[in-house]
Amino acid sequence: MEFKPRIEEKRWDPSKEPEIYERWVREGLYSFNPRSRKRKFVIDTPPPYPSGRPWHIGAAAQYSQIDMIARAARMLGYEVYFPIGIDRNGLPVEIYTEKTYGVSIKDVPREKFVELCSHALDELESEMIWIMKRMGLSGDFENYYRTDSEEYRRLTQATFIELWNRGLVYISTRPNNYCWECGTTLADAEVVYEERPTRLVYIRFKVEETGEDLVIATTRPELLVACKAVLVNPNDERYLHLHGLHARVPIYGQVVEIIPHPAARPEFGTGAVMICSYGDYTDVLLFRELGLEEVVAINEEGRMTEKAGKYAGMRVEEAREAIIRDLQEMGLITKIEEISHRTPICERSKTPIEIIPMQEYYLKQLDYAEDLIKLADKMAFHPPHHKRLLQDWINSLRIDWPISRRRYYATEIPVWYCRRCGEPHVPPPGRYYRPWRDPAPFERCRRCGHTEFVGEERTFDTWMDSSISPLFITRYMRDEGFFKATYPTGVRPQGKDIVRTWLYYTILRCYQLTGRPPFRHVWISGLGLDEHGRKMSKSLGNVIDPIPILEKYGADVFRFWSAQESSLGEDFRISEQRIASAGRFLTKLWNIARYISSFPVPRRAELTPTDRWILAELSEKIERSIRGYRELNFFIPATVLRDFTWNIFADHYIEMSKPRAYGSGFSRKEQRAAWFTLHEVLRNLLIALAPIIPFITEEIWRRLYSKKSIHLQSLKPPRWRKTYTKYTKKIIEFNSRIWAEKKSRGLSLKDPIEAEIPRELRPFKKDLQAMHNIKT
RNA sequence: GGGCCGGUGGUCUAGUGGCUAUGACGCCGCCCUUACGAGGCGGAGGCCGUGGGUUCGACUCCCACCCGGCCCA
Repeated sequence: MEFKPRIEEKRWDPSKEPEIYERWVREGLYSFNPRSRKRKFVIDTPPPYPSGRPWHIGAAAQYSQIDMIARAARMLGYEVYFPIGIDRNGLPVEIYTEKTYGVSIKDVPREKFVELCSHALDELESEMIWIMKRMGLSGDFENYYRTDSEEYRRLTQATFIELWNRGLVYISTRPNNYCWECGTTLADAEVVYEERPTRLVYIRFKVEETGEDLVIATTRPELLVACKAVLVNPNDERYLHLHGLHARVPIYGQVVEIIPHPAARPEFGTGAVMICSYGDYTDVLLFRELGLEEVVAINEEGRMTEKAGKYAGMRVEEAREAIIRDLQEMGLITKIEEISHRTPICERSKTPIEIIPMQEYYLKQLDYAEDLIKLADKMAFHPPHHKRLLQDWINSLRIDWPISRRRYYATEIPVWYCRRCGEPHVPPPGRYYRPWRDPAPFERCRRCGHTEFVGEERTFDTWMDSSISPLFITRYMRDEGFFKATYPTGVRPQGKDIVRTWLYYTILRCYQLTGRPPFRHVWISGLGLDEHGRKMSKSLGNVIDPIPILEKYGADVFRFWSAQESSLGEDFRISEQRIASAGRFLTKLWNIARYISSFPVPRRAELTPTDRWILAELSEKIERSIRGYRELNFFIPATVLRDFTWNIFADHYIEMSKPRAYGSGFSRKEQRAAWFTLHEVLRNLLIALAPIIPFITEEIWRRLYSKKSIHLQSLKPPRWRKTYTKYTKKIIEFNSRIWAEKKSRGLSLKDPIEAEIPRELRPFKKDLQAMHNIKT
């Protein structure tokens, strides 16, 4: 009998992937049926933000793993809804648009600017969609959603209107993080810290009562005008005699109290600090605590106000230089130190933020902290220890969430004000409102009866939109039946870098609106770093474009690399060389399939001990893989199956069964048992690997086993007994020993050798003898 | 200053209170055997971050410290 492989090619050809993908689309494999009787599993897919190109390859890797969640869940018997969306609101695209088209938001009409943003987004978006499809994502691209669509923004506004009517939103003027470059208030979550060099200036104040000098150190001399107190530590012996006395502030001459307070650190500067509105967040707390009256020294353009006297109109840095010069001339500076200071900067523009009192809309969140901590315990985190990232953030919240932004490309705050009395009016939910251009949907002011209104010009923080993604995809407020069937969703997959924003805000908002958690599982992946472990960024020049990688190696190689590169939740380094070497596994798998494809596929067989052994190993490995899939940790199946395939199945079972499979010296029955086992192992391996490498497994599957897709198969533990796994170690040891011995005697692996088969391996004697050509 | 995570051969990674510490990439040597021209076999390479403690025994548990990353003050 002659054996010819039905799979002829010696290597997997990734250029076939797009055709295979097309077939999946044609066959409608991944459509969601809300009326199915299976358990529903909804994935709250992160809508990626197209803020520039190329798309971060680490993000692409993350999406390929989200697809593994979807595919594994389907094969484990769930009815899976895997929506695809694109996040299109907010600051980054405005900045991208300003750069790309060389315009400024300040001197282009709003309508025109919004149009340009939308255009920029369309281009970036289509590339992202292309990448997602090329990676084989089994999501719903037919109905992909955009967070800047009318439908989405209508929902954002409707949820705002509901919370407003329930009293959870209020308007207040209070000190806020403010970026003058972006011209908007920022939430704490949008502020990052960076060590920057700055000067610590020692300034001589005069003690009013005694006339002595009191030197304070500050990094913000331009805020002298807003100085309302001087603090010293209560235990600082240098200043005990000054407690309760007063100091005169240079240049501006106001007299302020010298207050003993633990916030003053004796070792910083001279141990005496000035408190002004507002140098940093501590100042805000102290102003509140001590009941001081704030002075607004800096305006929305980042310039000094008229309160600053001769420095009015200067930028903060200019004013700082000028005032230092003046103080020096007056002989009031005793020392200047160059120090490195942790400076709060705007996450987007990298400009140092100022703390400025502004009137903004706030959503209550402090009242919910306790509930949210409890709610977090109702969700399963993967990996579990990342729950702490969320808990820490909730516990560190200090103010309610400012949700209004002074920007254009975002959802409009649906509010009109009475032109006469200023009373805010909120319309009924259900429409998409643009108060900056739409006529007010009110007849007359409900307070004063006036008939003219002014539309609100501000927009929402984009997290107001993003935080309701689980409600949008489950058709909250739009399709009660669908919502009931799909909410709470199954899983929120996301990166650990946006726990304090996307994850936190989503849980907050969905809890406020529905009283329930938005998802049952939270899957938090690590960050993709460059090969040296540094963050990828354009300025470092270490970004890798995913498109050429996908074209060169194919989606399966990329996906397999991603799954086996690092364990769930860990950061991972990205190097093309490691991606390339991950591809070797696919070549191995392909060639195993090629070999096995030489043999017929018997329906049943009388198994030999060798067959029972490998089937036992297979069962054990597949069970472990399924546990990994249930934990949403693809590192486990990828590494377990890879190791089994390569180091156990190929190296030992295939070699042991080869003489039998070819029929030399074995009975017909024994030969059929080998054929049966080879196919049984391969078939199960393909199914178990299908969520990770959907293309190659599909190709082999359809060529060898079925006209129907492998992705319709179910993933369950094989039924073989596992007792034979006790032989694994012995078998491997024995084979290696014989190979090594032949080698050391200069024999070819085919040459005969004399050897004793250990007693415990007697059941495998015939295969082992044939395999190694052992003469006794 | 506090918290979290990590620190295992050149690089990456597994692992556990106990026989000579896993595997991958790379490197070196050999072989070519009817799936694998990215195949097979073998090899070099590690005081398992540092110091101390618990223990008959620690890479594994405890304490302190150092380094890296992230977060908070």
